Amino acid sequence: MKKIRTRIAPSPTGTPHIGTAYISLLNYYFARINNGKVILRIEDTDSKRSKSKFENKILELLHWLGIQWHEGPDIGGKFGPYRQSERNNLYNKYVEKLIKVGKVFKCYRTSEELEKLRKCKVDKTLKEKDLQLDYKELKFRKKHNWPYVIRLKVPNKGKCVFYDVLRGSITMNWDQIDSQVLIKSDGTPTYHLANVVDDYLMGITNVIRGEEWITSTPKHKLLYDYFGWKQPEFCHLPLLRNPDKSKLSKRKQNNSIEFYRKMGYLPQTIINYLGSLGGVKTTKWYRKNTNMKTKVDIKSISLGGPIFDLDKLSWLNGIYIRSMKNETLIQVMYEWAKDYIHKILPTIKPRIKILTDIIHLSEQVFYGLPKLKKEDFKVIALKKKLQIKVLKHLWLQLEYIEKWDKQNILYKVKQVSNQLQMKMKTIIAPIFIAINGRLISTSVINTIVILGKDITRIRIKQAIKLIGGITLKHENK
RNA sequence: GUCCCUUUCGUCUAGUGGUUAAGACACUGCUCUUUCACGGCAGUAACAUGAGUUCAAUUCUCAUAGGGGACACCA
Repeated sequence: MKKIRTRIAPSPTGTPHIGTAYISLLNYYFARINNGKVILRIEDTDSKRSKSKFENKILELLHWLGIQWHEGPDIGGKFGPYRQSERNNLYNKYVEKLIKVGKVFKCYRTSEELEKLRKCKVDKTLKEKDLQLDYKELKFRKKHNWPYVIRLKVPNKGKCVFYDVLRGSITMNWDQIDSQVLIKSDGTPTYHLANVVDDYLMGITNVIRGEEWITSTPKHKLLYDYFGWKQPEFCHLPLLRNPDKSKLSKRKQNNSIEFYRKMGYLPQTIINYLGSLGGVKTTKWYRKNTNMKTKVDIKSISLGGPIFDLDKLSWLNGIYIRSMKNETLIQVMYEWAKDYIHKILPTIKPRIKILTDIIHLSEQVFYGLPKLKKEDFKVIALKKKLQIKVLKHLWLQLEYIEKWDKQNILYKVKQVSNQLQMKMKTIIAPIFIAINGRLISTSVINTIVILGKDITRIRIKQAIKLIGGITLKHENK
C-alpha cells in the first residue's frame, strides 16, 4: 500500500484561526494513525493579501498546539520549496502542457465585463462560450496587449461524479461549473491550479480540507484528468460554526488561536476539544485520553457542522489544569504570565511603593474579560448613548491597524475624538472602564498595546453589550 | 437566484429494523465545605415534518422544511 501523505495548507492572509487548527489537526492525526507523513505547505498565491508575519504566526501557533509536520518551509524536505510563491516556474510548465492539449483558453475579458455577464445569468456560471469576444474585438485586444487570464475548459454537458470519503459519491452537473481562472493576468497561478499541481508533485494521497471546497472539487478533478494524474482521496470536513450557526469566520476576532492562548487555554485543551468534535468515539474520553493517540477514526466524523462551544472548552481546560502536578502548573502559569509581567512592569514601576501594590496596579492585563456590571458605567458623566458611540467608533478604528503599537493606537483613539468632536478627556472614561475595568489605573492605551487586538476588542464588545448597545453592525462584515 | 452538503436533548457526541434512545457541557435541586469553587448524587431535556418499504422505523427510500456552504484574476 502506498504510504499516506497528507498536507496542511494554510493561506497566510490573516492570523491563524481555530478552523485552521481543526483541519490541521485532523490531517496530522490521519497521517499519524496511518504511519504517514504530513506536509506543511504555504498557499500564498494571493500576493496582495499574503504576509510573512502571518506565516510566522501560523507556524508558531501550530507548534504551540503540538501539531507536527515532516516537511515544510521551516524544515525543508525532498519536495520543496513549500511556499507556492516560490514555485511559480513549475506552474507555468504545467500550464504549457494544458495549452498543448487544448484544455485551457486565454480570456481577455475585463472585470467589469465579467460582472455584467454574471448578472445576465441565473446561475452565474460563466463558460467558455459566455466569455467569447467577437473576432474583431479579440484581435484588437490581442494586438494592444490587453491583459489576459488563462481559464480552464469545462464540459458543457453531463455529470461530474467524485467520491468523498465521508459522504460517498457526490454528483454535480458540468453546466454548473464555471471556467475557472488558472493563471491570473499577472502570470501567477490561482489556488486551484497550484493546489492540484502541488498535491500531485508532493505525492499527497489524502486531501483533508474544509467543506467549503466541495463545490470546487469538480474543477480539481478535471485538472487531474487533463494531466492524466490519479486523484487523491478527498475528505471534506464539516465547518466549525459560531453559536449563531454561521461558519466560524476569520472576521470574528475571538476565533484566532492566539486569542485562546492569551485567554489562558492550554494547547491540549484546544487539541482535545477539536478532536472531540467528531472524530472520537469513546464516552469517557475526555478524562482518560490526554493525547489523541487512540480512538480517532476520521471516517466516523459527524457531518453536521459543530458549534464551537466556549463553555465546554473552559470546562475541559479546568479538567486539565486540575490534573496537573503543582510544579507543572506553576511552570504553565509563569509561562503564560511572563509576557504580561515584562510588558506591564515599566508602566507600574513608578507607582509601586510596596510590593503588595503590584497586584492592584497590574491586574488589568491579566483578566481576560473584566468582570463588569452595567452599573460600572454609570459613574461616567457621559450619556449612555454617547458611551456606546465612543466604544463603537473605537472598535472600528482598531479593526485595521498596520502595527499594533502605542503610536498607532493613540492615533486611532484621537481619531475617535476627532470624529465625534469630543475631547480626549471625555471619550477616554468609557474606554478606561471597558478595558481597564476602572477609572483610576495605568494608561489605558498602554493596556491596549499589551493586550493585543483580540482581547482588546472582545473587552470593547463586552462593554457595549453591557451598556446596552445591541449589535455591532460592522462586526461581521 | 442556481448548485452542493447537512439534520438525535439548548450545545457536543453515542446508538439501534423491535432499546426505559446513552454519555458530556450548560441548567436546576440535593450533598460535601466557614463561603465560593472542586468533587459526589439526582433531575429537566432530543430522534425536523410527511409519505413509502416492513409484522415493526429514530434507524432503509423518497419528498418537504430548517440549517450551512459555494457561486472572485481569495484561499
